[in-house]
Amino acid sequence: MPASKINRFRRKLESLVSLATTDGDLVDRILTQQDLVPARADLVPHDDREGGRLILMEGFACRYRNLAGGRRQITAYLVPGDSYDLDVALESGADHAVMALTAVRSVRLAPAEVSALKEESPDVAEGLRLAERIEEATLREWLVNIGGRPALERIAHLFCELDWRLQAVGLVEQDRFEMPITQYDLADTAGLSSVHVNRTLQELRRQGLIALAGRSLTILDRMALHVLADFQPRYLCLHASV
Amino acid sequence: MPASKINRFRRKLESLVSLATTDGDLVDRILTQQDLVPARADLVPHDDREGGRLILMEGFACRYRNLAGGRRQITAYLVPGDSYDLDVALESGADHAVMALTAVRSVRLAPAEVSALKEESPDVAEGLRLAERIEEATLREWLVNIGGRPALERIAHLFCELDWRLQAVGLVEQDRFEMPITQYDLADTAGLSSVHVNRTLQELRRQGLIALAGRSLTILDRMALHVLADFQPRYLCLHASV
DNA sequence: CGCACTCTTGAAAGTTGTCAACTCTCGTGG
DNA sequence: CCACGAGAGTTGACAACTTTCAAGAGTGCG
Repeated sequence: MPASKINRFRRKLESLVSLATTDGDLVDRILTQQDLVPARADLVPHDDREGGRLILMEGFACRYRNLAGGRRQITAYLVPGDSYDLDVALESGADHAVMALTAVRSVRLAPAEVSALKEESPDVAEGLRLAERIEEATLREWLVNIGGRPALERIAHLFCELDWRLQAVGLVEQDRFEMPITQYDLADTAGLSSVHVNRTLQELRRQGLIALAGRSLTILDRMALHVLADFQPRYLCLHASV
Repeated sequence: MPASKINRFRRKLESLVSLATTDGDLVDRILTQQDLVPARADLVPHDDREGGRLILMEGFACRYRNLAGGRRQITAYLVPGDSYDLDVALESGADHAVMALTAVRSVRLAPAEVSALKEESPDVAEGLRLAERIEEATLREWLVNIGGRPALERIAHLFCELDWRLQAVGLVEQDRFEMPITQYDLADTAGLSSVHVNRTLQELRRQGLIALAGRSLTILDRMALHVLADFQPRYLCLHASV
């Protein structure tokens, strides 16, 4: 199986719950109809009325919101294996949109498909519940990050989190991973200007913590980066209590 | 019935779903055993192992997190009628604590009581689900607020939200409500210094938008305040879709 | 090759934080 | 009844952080 065909969604579920082979196959089967979406396109537009319900197989995307004055705030990243809105039985209010940050391969599911999947496999359902909880904890963590830390720590924390999440789905090799997020997007994520993001990245490089060239990020000193960012990954590794 | 005895929790549920009288009585009955907690005390400590599961009847509280360097970030306010952690069937990870911002009257529930309540009344269960969704939307809104708006708009938005939420539980009279949150706490909420919060409040007063004296906040020009803050309360008024 | 997008840089301005002191209010104890 | 002390609000001067504006350099793709 070519690397690009690895089912990151299955992989993510397996990092949260243990799946029987049959459950895994079930998950594989549901993901046959994949869409290709170019970078910068909306996967779920602001005026979406029917709910998103998608799974990201390849590429990066983000949940964001436009503000008065032309600014934009990114409120979450979606990396391969992540899902969006899979559990919500509610008119979404549609105050947020989802945009592809890179070219993306994704699966859009009908409500019936989601409920069928959850009914056929309680373990998958549990995994989705956990994923949703982690998503919420991550949101809280971002609030703490943006509200409480200066630029250097803030960006460092973002990288720590990305590193951790990408490891969970097998996208980190030798402390190196693809980081195709532009500095403009990082700025809209961290609540900083792109110019300041640029200077902050330079400082992280100068301190020997990371190497960032093209779209490839290398963590040179993970320990030091964690300390700088005060990174405590507990929120990313919740597990079922029962 | 004295004003202080109004059941704000019931009132909040009724703003989300329509409750039969029997459901309402059921809610009333569960809230007999109320605790009094003084200001500044932890309602749910960081090291809490058994989950919070509480309902706030009177007073203000906040969910917060301590950061390296002595800073503190508040991630949510609890006002009368709000609940905490009622729906979570998961070890909470306990990376957050809940503190009373004022003297507080609250109810702590056992897991069994919560599930019994939800089983006996599907409408109450639905209300709790909605409340949880609103909580999450509010969290996202705070991220947007802190990440994307300058101090003046940020504080203004906070007040718009408080105004709206307190109206929902009948705690606003003639554009005036009790606002017992100190400037230090506002600072930890907005990611600003207390000195800057002070100056920002003065600017809001100077512009004739609010009057703030003692613990009483008056909205002098709600329209203008909403415009300044770019306040769109959609996120606070989700309703059941089905 | 040339365009579009991204990254980088410098200088100046604006916003926000820090420090330190002073005032005000209110509840407690003398 | 008044003095006291703790917590909260206010102020000024200064420093630090971050943004804005503007321009140039690098990169990849049609």
